[in-house]
Amino acid sequence: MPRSPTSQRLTDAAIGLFNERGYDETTVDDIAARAGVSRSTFFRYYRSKEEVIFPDHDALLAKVEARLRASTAGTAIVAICDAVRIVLAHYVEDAEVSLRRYRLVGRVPALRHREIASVARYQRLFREYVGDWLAGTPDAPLRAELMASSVVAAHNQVLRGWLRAGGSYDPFEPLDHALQYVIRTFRHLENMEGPREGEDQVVVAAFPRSASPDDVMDAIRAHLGSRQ
Amino acid sequence: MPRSPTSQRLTDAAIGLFNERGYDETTVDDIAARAGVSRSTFFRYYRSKEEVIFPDHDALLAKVEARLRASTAGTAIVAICDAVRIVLAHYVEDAEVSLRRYRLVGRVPALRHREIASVARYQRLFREYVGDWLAGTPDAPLRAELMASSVVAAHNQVLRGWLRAGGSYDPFEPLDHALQYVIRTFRHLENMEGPREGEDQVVVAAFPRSASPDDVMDAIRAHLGSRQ
DNA sequence: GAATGCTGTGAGACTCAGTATCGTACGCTT
DNA sequence: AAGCGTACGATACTGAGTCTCACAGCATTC
Repeated sequence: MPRSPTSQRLTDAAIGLFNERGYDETTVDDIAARAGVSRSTFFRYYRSKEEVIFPDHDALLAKVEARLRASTAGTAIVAICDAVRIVLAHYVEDAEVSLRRYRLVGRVPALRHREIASVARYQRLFREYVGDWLAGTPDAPLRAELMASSVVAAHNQVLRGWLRAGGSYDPFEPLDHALQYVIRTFRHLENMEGPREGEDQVVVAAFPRSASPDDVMDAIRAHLGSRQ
Repeated sequence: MPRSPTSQRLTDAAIGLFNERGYDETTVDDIAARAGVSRSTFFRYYRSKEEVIFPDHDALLAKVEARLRASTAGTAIVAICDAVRIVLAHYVEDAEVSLRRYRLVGRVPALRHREIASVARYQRLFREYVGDWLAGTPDAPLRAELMASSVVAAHNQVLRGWLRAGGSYDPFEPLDHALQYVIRTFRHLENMEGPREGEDQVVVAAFPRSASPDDVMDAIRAHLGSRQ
């Protein structure tokens, strides 16, 4: 959904002013004036001065939640690893804005707090999802917390690296690498019980050590494709 | 480090008023009046209205940092597991205040954000410590981030449980149990070499029958990551 | 016993974020 | 053209946080 032109002008004005003279030195009046609207209008579009820097965060969270709900992944950890990709994708999507925001957030404690708080919402979402999934198994809340925090941490680590490098490469490979770490780490925690239904389909495949991930993927894709 | 009587009266007045009529409904003037001092004096002791709820947080962080510096633990993960005990100990020390604050924080978003932000500082401290420790080893930043976030997550999970239960038991046993989990989990991470040369790489995956080929592919891709 | 300097406090003015209310201009339907 | 809803601007208000200044208490020093 394309944001309204007014809201777009407001964020542009805000980011511009924040970079020119700093966050604290910029008043909401300044932003509204540059955007050519009144102060009232600013607060109609954004509930606070901070929010102008983090628009569509709620929407993103909702998207992640939807993906999680629709997930048919085999394990909880894979489901949330999959979902966290959406978050990274969102940052990559308009890298320009992400980078400017990153530099800003690094300098302004209030914004940093805001960002941390929003990250905590993802973590909470993941925690609840995994908690439901594992319900009944031993130490479910603890394992849920650990898995959620690890996936979020992996994402953040990759994102930070990418932002620090000025968004100069494709961050999904490092993300996969990091999530791979997490999944392997938690596999022994997750599979304490066997598959939940007796009717699972099982894939067993053996490859030479020299096979690259792509080789593996191709072979499995070919196999799955034949069974549709 | 006994806090000054004025500062003590201020926090008492604040917590009392917050509980009686709510956080937003209490002004700094109200707090100052009940404590028998002026508004100016309030802001001399606390930089903000939020801070009155989280006194000595900086001191605690410093204590944790000192413990970390003095640590002689054999591995980074054990060192930060050890350090995080100080944090729990601080909450347990005056359980009364911790519990009242917990109930308050649960109801007031502004305070929740504040708390989350302060937790993030521990995590950052741990991350940097582990990062230094692991410097030079493969994926050091990633593993540092994961270890730090896991230890913090374990602590938070135990703390939340203890607070929800009204502080009715000794939380150090569950903490040890949780940290044991973390340590055991990350031992796996240390031994993460791939299959040995000459042996096949084997993929075994189980999926619900409802899983589409794409689901299977996604899951396997996630497991394989970008490992070459 | 004054003069001096330091420290903690109160008073008041000021800026700005955020909320609430009201009037009004514009576009749309019938 | 009349009616109607929506978006906007204007204005006033509350309260957090900052800053400056004045003053009282209390020591030291000559």
